[in-house]
Amino acid sequence: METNGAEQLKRLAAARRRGCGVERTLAVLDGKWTTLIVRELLSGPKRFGEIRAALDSPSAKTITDRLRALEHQRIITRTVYPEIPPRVVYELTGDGHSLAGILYEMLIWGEEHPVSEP
Amino acid sequence: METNGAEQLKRLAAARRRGCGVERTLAVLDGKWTTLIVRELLSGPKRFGEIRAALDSPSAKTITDRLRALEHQRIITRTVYPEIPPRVVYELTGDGHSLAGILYEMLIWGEEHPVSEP
DNA sequence: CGGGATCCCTTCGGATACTG
DNA sequence: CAGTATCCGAAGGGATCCCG
Repeated sequence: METNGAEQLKRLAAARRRGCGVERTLAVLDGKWTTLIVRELLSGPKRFGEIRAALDSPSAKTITDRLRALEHQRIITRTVYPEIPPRVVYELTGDGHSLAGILYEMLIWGEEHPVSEP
Repeated sequence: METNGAEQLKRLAAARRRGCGVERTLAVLDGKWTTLIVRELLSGPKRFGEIRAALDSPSAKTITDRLRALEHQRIITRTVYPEIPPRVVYELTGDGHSLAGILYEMLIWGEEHPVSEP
């Protein structure tokens, strides 16, 4: 990401308007949990319980809300297997997978910048 | 970002733990306004009023809160010129500028994925 | 097991008024 | 101009109970 920094800045400057690409992405990846759910699913389809366990257990309601929003925006699909006990599997769509670049940049930045709070 | 997608996914999968890089980044870029303020400052130092006007005018309180948080995390610096009327300039630090890669990925993704809500 | 429903507390963010 | 202070409504998110 150091290769063409100037070009990046130029395009970012040109995108400073309402409804730009950055804002649309933020509308999808809104909030901490949403982003972490996507990261979790990047490594493959997951069941509800797996996602919940991986996320330091926020309440079921929070996860459900976020999953529904992602489904609505066609970032993930929800498949119900009518067994007993029931099994529900969430999986990224093509659009969902294409978020990997963003998540990767976030991972790299976070690793290179340890928290610095007095 | 298409060059080494497999490697990205491998590293993202390996980072699925609490306090990973992704979570640290989310702690800095928390919420819509924070990200948009950083985007705004990528094109150069800005005054309080300029930032406010560029952001579709959320309340002064919201902007002030976000600016203080970013300053605390050493993403931006705040310089006060004791003139009359006063002038306060915000500017990205080196750490702040290094967020450009993330913002750029968000811009590209958003441009390629128009909102799709029924 | 994977929710839906409900309750409730906290935080976010907008509006307004005032100050150095 | 760039805040600070205060009030307030909306939304986020946790806890609990129940159901198919």
